[in-house]
Amino acid sequence: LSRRLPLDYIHRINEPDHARPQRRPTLRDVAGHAQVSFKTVSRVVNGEGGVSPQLVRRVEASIAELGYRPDDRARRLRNTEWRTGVIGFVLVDVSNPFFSSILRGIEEIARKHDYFVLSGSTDGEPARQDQLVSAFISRRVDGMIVVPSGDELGPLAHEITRGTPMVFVDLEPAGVAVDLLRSDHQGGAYEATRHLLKLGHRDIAFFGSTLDIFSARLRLEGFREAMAEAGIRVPDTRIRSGLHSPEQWKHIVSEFLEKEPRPTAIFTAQNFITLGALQALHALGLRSVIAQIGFDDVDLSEVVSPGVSVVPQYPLELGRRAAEMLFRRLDGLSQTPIREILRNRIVERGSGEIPPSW
Amino acid sequence: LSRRLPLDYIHRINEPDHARPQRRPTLRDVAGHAQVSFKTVSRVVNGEGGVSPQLVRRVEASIAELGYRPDDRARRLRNTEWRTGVIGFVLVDVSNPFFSSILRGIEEIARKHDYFVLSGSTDGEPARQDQLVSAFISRRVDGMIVVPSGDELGPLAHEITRGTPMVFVDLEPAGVAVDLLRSDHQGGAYEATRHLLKLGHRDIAFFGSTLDIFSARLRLEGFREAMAEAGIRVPDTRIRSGLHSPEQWKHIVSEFLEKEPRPTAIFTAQNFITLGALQALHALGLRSVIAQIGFDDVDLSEVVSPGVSVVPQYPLELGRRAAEMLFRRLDGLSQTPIREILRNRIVERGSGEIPPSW
DNA sequence: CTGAAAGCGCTTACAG
DNA sequence: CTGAAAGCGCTTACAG
Repeated sequence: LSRRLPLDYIHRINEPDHARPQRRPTLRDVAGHAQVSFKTVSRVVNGEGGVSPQLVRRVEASIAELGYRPDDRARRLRNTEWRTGVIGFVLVDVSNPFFSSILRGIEEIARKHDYFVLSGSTDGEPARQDQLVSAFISRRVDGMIVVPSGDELGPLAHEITRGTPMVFVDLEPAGVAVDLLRSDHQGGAYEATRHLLKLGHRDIAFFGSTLDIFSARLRLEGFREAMAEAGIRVPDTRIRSGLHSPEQWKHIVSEFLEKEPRPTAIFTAQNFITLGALQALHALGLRSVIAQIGFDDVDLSEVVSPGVSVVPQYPLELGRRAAEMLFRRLDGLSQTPIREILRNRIVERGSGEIPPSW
Repeated sequence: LSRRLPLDYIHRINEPDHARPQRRPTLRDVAGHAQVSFKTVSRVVNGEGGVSPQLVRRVEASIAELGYRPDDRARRLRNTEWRTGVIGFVLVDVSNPFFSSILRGIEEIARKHDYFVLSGSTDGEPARQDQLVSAFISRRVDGMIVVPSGDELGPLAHEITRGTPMVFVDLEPAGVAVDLLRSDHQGGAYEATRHLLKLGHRDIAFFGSTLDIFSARLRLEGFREAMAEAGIRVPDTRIRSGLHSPEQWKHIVSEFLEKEPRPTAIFTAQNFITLGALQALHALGLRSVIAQIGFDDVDLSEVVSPGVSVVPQYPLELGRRAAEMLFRRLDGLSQTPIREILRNRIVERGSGEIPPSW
C-alpha cells in the first residue's frame, strides 16, 4: 500500500497567473460595502425578515459581488443550535470496499439530515484510532460512528460516559452502554466451518485479519468452536492473521500452500484475504482441488470457476443502520442503548462444496 | 443502490442508563475547578510555559478530571493560523473502489500534514456537487480536491478566482487556471479501441458512465476517434451511457446482447460497467466469444477465464498526487497552476485478444 | 424596520 | 510568573 508507483507524464503544463488566496469577506465587509450595519446583513443572510426590500436588494448585491460565505464555525459558536452538522466515521481502511460501502451508507442517511462526514482510516492501529477520535472531538463532531481496533477504548471511553452520541460497528465492548451494530461474525464463521466439516474436511487452514480487530477475533472464535466441536485440534501453524493487501495475501497464501502437507480446505475470513487466496489458488492450479469459503463477498465471485462460496455481509446496509441509530440518538429519540446483530448465512457457489482431495 | 435490504436480527438488546449528553467543559470551567484564571489554563493547554510547575499540575489534574478538550473552532477563530486543518474531497461515488482508493491516497498525504478529510459523493449530479462545495466552503476547509461533474463550475468558479487552494481530478475546465491531475482517458480509450480494430473487429459496442462526467466524455471521444480513423460509422444504438451499479449494468448489457446482431466486441469504459458486463457475458456463455476491454482494473481480472484485458488507472497514486499538489499550494510553494496527465496503457489478459467470432 | 451591546470559546496582544 | 482587556465572525438578546 505504501509503495509509490512510477508513472510517466504525457505532459505537465505550467500556466501563468493563478489567483492568490485572498482574505474571505466577513459580515462587516459586506456591511461596509452595502452601507448598512452588520446586523442587517446578518438578517438578510439568515432570511430573518424585518428588513426593507430595498436594503435586502442592496445587501444581496454586495454579498454576490464580494462572494461572501458565512463562516459556519463562528455562526454555530454563539448559536443555541449547538451542532456542527458533521459526524465522524473512524474505520479501518477506506480503500477496502467493505468499509467504503459502509461510508456510502452513512453518507446517504447523513445527507437526509443535512450532515457531512469526516472520516479516517486507522489501519487497525489503536494509536491512530486515538488520534482520529481526539481530533474529531476537538473539531466538535456531533456524533461518531466507530469501527474500533484494540481492546483499550482510549479517548472513546470518556466520550461514551460523557454521553457523546456514538455508534460502534463490530466492537462489543464489555460493560459499556453504547449503541452497537454488527454482523454475526462468530455464527457466520461457525456455520462456514461446519459446512466444510460436513464435507469431510479435517485439515482446514484459517486466514484472518489482525486479532487487534474484535470482529476478526470473533470469526476465529467461530472457526475454533466448530473445529473443537468436531474434536479436531487446530495446530497454530494452520492459523495466520494480519492486515495486508490482496497482493500480500496472495504471496502469504502461496508460500503457505507450497509446504506439505497442504490443508484440504481454507477459510479466508476477510475480503482482501479471499481475493489474495483466490489468486494464489488460481496461480497454483488448485482452485478445484482445495475448498475455500470466504467471509465478505467479493466482485466476480460468480464468474470465476468454481464460484466463490462466502458468508456475505451487507456493508451498505450496515452503514445506513449505524447512521440511523446515530441520528436517532442525536435527535434525542433514543435513550437506552440499542444493540443489533445481523445474521449472516453462507452462500454456496462451488468453491466451498469441494470435498477433500486427499 | 437505494433499495433497502431486509435483514433478520439475531437479537436486539435494550440496555438501561445510557449517559445523557452533557455540556462540554470550557476553559473557564477548568479555570474555576483549578482556581486559576482561564488564561493560565490556556497557557497549560498550549504548553506555552511561564506557568509554575505547581499550577501546571493543578490545571492538568482539572483537565483530566473534567475531560476538557479545547474547541478547535474557537481556537482557530482568533488564531493567526487561519487554517481549519480540514480539506474537502468531492467525488462521484465513494462506494466505487476507484474513488475510495483515491480517498485513501489523499488521506495518506493529509495525515502527514496533520489534516483530515471531509468527503461527499455527488452521484454525478451537478446540483449535489454545488451543495457539497458550498457546505465545505462554509465550513472553511483549507482546500478542496474535486472530481467535477457537469460543465458548469457553479460555486467552484468563484472559489477558483478567489484563490482557494483547489485541485481538480479528471475535469479540465477551459480558461480556468487551476491545478489538475488526470489519467489519459482519451488516449487510453483510443488505444483500447485500436487494439480491438487490429484484431479485425468492426462492430464494437461502447458502454460508458454518464456523459455529465468529463472523463466519460473523453473516453467516448477516444473510442470515436479510433473508429472514425478506421472508417467505421458507429450507430447511436452501439453506445450506452449512464451511472449504474454493477447489477444494473449486468441487466443492461444482458438485454443489449439478446438483440441481434450482436457486436463482436465491447468496450466497457468504467469499473462497475466492466463488472456488470462480465457477469452478463458469463451468464450468457459469451465470455470466450465476444471480446471485451475495460477501463479501470477490477479485482480477480486474472482469475476469471479468459482474463480481463483492461486499461488500468492508479487511483491510490492519483489521490496521493492530487493531495501533494494541494498541500504544495496550501504551503505557498506553488504559484502557477500545474497540470499532470498520467499515461494509461492497455494490459492484455485474454478477453481483449479474442478475434471476431462472426 | 434598524442598530448597539453582550457573548460563544478561545487567542493575541498588553499590563503588572 | 499571572491576569484583565480586546477581538476572531457570528448570533442572541434588548433598545429605539
